[in-house]
Amino acid sequence: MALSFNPHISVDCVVFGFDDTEGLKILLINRDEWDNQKTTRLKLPGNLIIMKEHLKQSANRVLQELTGIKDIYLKQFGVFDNPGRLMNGDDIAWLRKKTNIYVERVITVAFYSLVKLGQYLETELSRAYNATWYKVNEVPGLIFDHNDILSNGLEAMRKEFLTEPLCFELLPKKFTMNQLQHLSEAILGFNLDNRNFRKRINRLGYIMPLNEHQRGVSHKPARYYMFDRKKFDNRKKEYTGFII
Amino acid sequence: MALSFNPHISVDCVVFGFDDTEGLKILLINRDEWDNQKTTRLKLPGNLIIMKEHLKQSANRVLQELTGIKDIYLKQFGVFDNPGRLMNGDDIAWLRKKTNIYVERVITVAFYSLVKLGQYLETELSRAYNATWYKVNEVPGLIFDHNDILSNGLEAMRKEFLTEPLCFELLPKKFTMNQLQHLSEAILGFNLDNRNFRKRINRLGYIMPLNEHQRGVSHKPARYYMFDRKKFDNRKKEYTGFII
DNA sequence: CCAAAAGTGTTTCGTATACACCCATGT
DNA sequence: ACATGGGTGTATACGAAACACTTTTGG
Repeated sequence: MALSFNPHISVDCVVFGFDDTEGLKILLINRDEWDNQKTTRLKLPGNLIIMKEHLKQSANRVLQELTGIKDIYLKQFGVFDNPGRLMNGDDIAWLRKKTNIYVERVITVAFYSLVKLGQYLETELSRAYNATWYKVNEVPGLIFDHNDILSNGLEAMRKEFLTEPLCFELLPKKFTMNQLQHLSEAILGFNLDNRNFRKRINRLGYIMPLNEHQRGVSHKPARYYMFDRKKFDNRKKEYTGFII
Repeated sequence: MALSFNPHISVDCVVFGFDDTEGLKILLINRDEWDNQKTTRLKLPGNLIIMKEHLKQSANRVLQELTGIKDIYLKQFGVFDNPGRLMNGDDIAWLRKKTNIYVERVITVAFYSLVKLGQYLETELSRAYNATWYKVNEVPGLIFDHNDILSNGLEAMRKEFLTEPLCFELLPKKFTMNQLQHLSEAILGFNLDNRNFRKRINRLGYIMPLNEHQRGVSHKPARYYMFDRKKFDNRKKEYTGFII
């Protein structure tokens, strides 16, 4: 097993989740304790690739091994290659111990991924995998250059959000207009006018209203909408933003 | 020399140049003839990285070695990692011969770069380096997955052009409004209305008119403009396109 | 009947688009 | 004087932004 790793190349994943009340979150895992050291530090889910693997395969495998998450949207957004990026001696020692490989310089290919947060509950993740969701602006110090990778991933995701229909990866199949708006606000980092938002979305033509409403809520039940990917793909492609 | 290469990782560069009359071009190099085979095929400038090099350093080094071009804008846009990407037996044999390394699977990190074409003339490049400019839509078959890398690079560059001030890397310091428009059209792939274009550019506030005009042209001499990067950086960042 | 979130219209302003002719220079 | 590319103005339409109240449900 250890022998089939490629000691030069790794993958790391910035996993975004969205929760209607908690906003945008990121999944971090605790580096295992080792030897007699009790230093538990946080990191992005990631690992060395296996020799003949596609990078996306690697990212999928690593995510499943480390968090149980599988079959999610994955997008390569950059390579982190600073020859000194694994500089912390303690972190390197941990990595060598963990992989049984004399790792020296590792280039990492970074992916961001989007998951519907409800499917991967806090308790389950932390019990089985030692993984936890953190709010994007409450992320503590991570090992290696993982804070750097994370902020680059956030920026890349924000940029793509403007032109690609990413947000439906973070929402349930049927969603309300306000869910879409709150997600957009969480990603953009500022608030949008509700009336203007609805007008714009309705004009797009590929976010379809359903004849179906929320049930059992103690306020006016919201209408559900669905994303019509065919209509999106067939729209006359203009050089305009996706949401704003 | 050969021993210091990293046999797992390479860089490849999609080098764009712009010429007022010829439009958008791409720099390709002839794979050297070798042994008794006369198969000269085209490729992107690229090579394996050296062990402790930054990837951007590698790209710069490779470009200088293969084309003499140095100190230009370089932007990482993707990693090409298909385990079978070096499938052609002839191409692999050539690569092994050329590098003296038993290369198996190579992951390549791709950069696109932008140069002012006038500085690197056809004749000089082909005489000293066996490199030639090709129009973007007249590119022949390349080795490995280089056509794929090229088209991805073109798409990435087009996308970034919309939000980043890339075009000034392709223009002389002082340029005319029509040069800017023709470049924009070459990148976008469609034509723009000249009057509306001028209005938009003038409203931007960071493309400054000079009190200086063309000389010696047999028509009304055009005014020169310059890009003011400070004003660009200080502008209130809006979620709008850069040119359109 | 109260709390809570959903949903709705109008006005104002700025930018996008469409479109045709005169200008300055060299030969 | 003519050929060549440079440079200009106006009218219309559409989308962006600002802004406050009514509706529907469960408790």
